Amino acid sequence: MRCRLHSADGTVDAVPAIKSRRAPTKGDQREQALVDAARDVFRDKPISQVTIDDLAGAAGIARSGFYFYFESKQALLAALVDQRLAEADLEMAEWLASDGLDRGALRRGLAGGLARWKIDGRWLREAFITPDPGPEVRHVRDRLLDEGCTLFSKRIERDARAGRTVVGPPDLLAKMAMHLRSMTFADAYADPGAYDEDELLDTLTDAILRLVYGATPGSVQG
Amino acid sequence: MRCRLHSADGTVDAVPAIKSRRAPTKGDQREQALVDAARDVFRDKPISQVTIDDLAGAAGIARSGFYFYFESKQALLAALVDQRLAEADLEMAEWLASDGLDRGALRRGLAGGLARWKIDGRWLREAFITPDPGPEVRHVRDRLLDEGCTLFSKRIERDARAGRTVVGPPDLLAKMAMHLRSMTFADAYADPGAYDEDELLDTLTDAILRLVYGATPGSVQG
DNA sequence: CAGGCTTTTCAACACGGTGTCGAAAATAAA
DNA sequence: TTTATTTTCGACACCGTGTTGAAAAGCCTG
Repeated sequence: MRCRLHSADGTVDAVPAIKSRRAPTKGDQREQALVDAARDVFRDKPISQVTIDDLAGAAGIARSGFYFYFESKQALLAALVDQRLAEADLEMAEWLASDGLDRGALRRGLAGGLARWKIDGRWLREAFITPDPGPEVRHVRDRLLDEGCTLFSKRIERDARAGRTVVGPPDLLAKMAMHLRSMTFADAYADPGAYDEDELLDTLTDAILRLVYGATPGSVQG
Repeated sequence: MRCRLHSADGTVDAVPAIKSRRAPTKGDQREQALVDAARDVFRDKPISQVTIDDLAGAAGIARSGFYFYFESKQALLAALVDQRLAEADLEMAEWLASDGLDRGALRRGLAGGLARWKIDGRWLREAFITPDPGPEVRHVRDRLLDEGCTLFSKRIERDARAGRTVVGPPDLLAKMAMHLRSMTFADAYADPGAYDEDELLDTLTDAILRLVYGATPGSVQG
């Protein structure tokens, strides 16, 4: 019996990666194939229009076979998000670790995120923006968002201790900054032609700095 | 034949209010009853779980009768949004019309919005945050959002001409501010206990001012 | 208020996606 | 090879959607 990730009581069975130390069985491969196929399928059409059949078909199994691996479309999306977002943590790591405002590091981090969203925006926004994705997605989402906010929050506090002006409660500011980021990326995905990418990144970078620390050095940007 | 609002080619049949000057027929009443009932139903459970039967039932007609008035759940939601959001324009009107930063006016406007979201947050976020609501909702949403952004944008430009520092392209800043607002309200709805309302409003108000104009007067707020 | 017209109502239907079950097939272990 | 376990999938029951066509209710106008 498969279908892990969410056990009955809501807790998560840790890493959904290949269990401990064991030759990857046929099933493990299929499960991974399903996740990989899902990435493509979710890219191509609105999540609400994706059927179990699409997902199973893309991974080369029958529809009813799908349920052996995941409980629902949302559960699969949750697994996808979980897998693909370890890398995302790294994007922001540089800036989060840096000292002072370090506009360059922040901008680089955001640029990385934007690049990701330009490719996988469709399911990323389903996962991070949709108000009410299923319980599985909500669970993963909340975890990732909390992690992000906490890290961000800590950095803000650290800056405050170092004498920088910080204008507002760090946790609120962190959450607002995260929202600003995702919404901006989502917009950029939804209407790729509408924005000049560099201008967008500059504006977003400065907006976040201004949001958290007040005026930025060299306010008006070309 | 009813089912207006969206005519075939995508244009909207102007005001969905009672047509011109004519006694409200039985059908007009039902249509309104449906919209009113929808507000309650949409408040009570996730939109995705609301069935046509729920909506029809709440308005006292059979499920199949629903389709005489609206093409889908989303079409009804679009009508609801359209009706209920004339008032929302007024909320922000004071600040949009005012001169200078006028923190007070902005905060009052935001407070009005927050109050609205605390009641109707469930369907408001379905309408304004969900990445991919149906075409009908998207249509109304885009119209309202564009209106808002344009007004906001104009105010920023006006301020810039009046000599105020404005840091970034007005249209981008306006959109960011709008996003910040809805996401913050959405959070407040999702988890009412989590925030101190006054603190939230203060933080949001200052955040927006900082976002658009750089540092605010009296930065750190109690 | 009778007639003919339009508007409104709804039961019955066809369709498509979901999720379950259990028996067969494939795979791994002994 | 034999046995146990994992994996696959056809067949089924269920539920929500959207359509249709005919009956009922509403609304004129003479």
